[in-house]
Amino acid sequence: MIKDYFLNEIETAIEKAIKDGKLGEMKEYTRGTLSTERPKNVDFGDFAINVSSLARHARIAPPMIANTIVSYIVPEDNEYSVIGGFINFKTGKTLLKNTVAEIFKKDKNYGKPEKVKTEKIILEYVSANPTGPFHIGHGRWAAMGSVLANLLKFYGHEVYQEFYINDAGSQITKLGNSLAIRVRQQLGEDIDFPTDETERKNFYPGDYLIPVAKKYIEINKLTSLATCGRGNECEGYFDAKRLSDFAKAEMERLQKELLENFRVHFDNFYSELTLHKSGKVEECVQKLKDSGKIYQKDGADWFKSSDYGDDQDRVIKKADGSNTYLTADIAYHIDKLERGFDRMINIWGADHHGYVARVKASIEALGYDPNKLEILLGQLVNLVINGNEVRMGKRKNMVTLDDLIEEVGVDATRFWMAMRNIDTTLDFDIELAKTNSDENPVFYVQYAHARACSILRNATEEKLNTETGEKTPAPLSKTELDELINSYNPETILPTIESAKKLILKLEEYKSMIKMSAETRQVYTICRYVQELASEFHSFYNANRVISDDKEMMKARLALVVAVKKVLNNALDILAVTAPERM
RNA sequence: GCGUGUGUAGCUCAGUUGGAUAGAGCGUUUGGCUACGAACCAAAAGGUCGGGGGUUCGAAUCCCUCCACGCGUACCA
Repeated sequence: MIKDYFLNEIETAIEKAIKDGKLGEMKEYTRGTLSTERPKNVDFGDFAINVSSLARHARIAPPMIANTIVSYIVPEDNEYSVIGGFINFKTGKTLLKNTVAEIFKKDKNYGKPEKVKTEKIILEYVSANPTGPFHIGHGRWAAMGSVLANLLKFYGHEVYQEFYINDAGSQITKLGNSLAIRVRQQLGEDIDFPTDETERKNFYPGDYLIPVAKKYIEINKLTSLATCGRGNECEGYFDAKRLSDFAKAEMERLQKELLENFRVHFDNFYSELTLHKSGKVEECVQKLKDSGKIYQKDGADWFKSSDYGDDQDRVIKKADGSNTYLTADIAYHIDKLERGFDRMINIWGADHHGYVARVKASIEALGYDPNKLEILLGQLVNLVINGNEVRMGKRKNMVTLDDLIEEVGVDATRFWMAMRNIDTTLDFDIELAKTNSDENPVFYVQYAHARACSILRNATEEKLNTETGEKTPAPLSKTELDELINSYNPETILPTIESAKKLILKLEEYKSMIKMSAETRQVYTICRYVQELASEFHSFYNANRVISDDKEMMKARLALVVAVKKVLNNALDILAVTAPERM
């Protein structure tokens, strides 16, 4: 990376200067103490390093230090200048030229780090209950998770994507009971969910179970309740487990279908139920008991999570003998570790914040390293309709992810869900996401890609004058364009290198953006970057005509267009947003 | 109350780990197509970085303290 090159030049110079005793009382320099930054004012340079912090050790004024350091540097065709304690750097043609060449050479792998400590990562996200359709909040985790998976894979890690199905516990009973009511309704019985609020909480009164009920009736060939005479097999169709199993399977099917449609691909759906059946949950409880971390109180078993930094101890087996949600979750995380993953990354909604400490505590209590678990807490999503916030989380007014995608499309939904810092509450404005105007960043970016494609098409197409019927030959033959791309010569870009400097630097920034994004797990930086790159490209396009009579200039600019297209493609691939050829 | 996140331009948000005159997009105003897609570009106006203290050469950034809002604070999942 150019900034690393610059930093290395400076650090080498400092070491030489110290050796010569030119930096006053400074006797040694440890690499990494200085870092590059972006100058506030673009006129200063492309990158800058502030050496003021060395003044304390050297006991020399910062400008003097800066000048001394610069005097030890061979600038090649780059430019170094000193203002106060800042050393500014202007990138020369060689580095710019090499950047474009690198894009052509590495192509799909442009931006992938050379050497990186790769890990075997299990990324868990969405993990919704199979009790209903996804709401828009799930959409945020789905989008962010899948982008993060793509990014980490690109970065070099081995990533295994998993969805934990909460298919055990009381909510499944609730689901079965709710389906029973819907089925009876469909069969003509005058029955409805309780109106009393506390009783109603034992049901899922949403409409989404109606089609499920219809399907249940159809498959089982039920005609009416009346035909279920006493003693015949009809009762069997209202068996609680039979109903809940059916509803659960149906919900899972719909969820999986939606995820695929939303370009989210899990390697595995891990059922909580199988975890119980395998005996792994009991095994974990036993291990905790053996290590003396369990005690009894009020008829329940408590885990001493407070020994490991949790606020208080947690119940692990209720007084009625059943397990809590946490119990299975402990076993699940231990199972992940036993499957040999170096790192577990979970994306959880901020409403699960209280769970972090207790799960980490359990991992530590069982003798594993809690630092292997990295939990990304995402703030929730607010839906904005006509400028008014519609709070999510409440069952009423629930907008499903399905509805949202149908309304605004997969591309826009993915982009909007991924474009904000995970720490901020996301306002999803449906009207804005739907527009095809400048207000919508997705279209802005896609337009840049379509524009690049369009230029490349025009370069090799003959032009027809509609009035005279006259044909002008194509500015460039297809073979020439193929040759330009496939056996790219680094010198090609030179004619336009001055006018394209900002754009090339932005292309170069892709590498540091990827690094930063992968290391901080913040995927929104990719969305920002892609907008910035599109902006630089549009700007370049308006200022410089690509197709012209000056063939060398045209080739230079076409090469740049190809480079932009490649990088946009790579970035959009990670976002799993389409890069259209035409719009 | 405690824990946690947020507070930056009219709106939505960045701010690369403490540095130069505070940065974008939208919105507003002005200008740019008989030329590669104007779904675009160029420019202007717009700020007490929630308030108040502190740390130091230097703070939107670190510490303290208030204020406002979201989320959590179950033997629910």
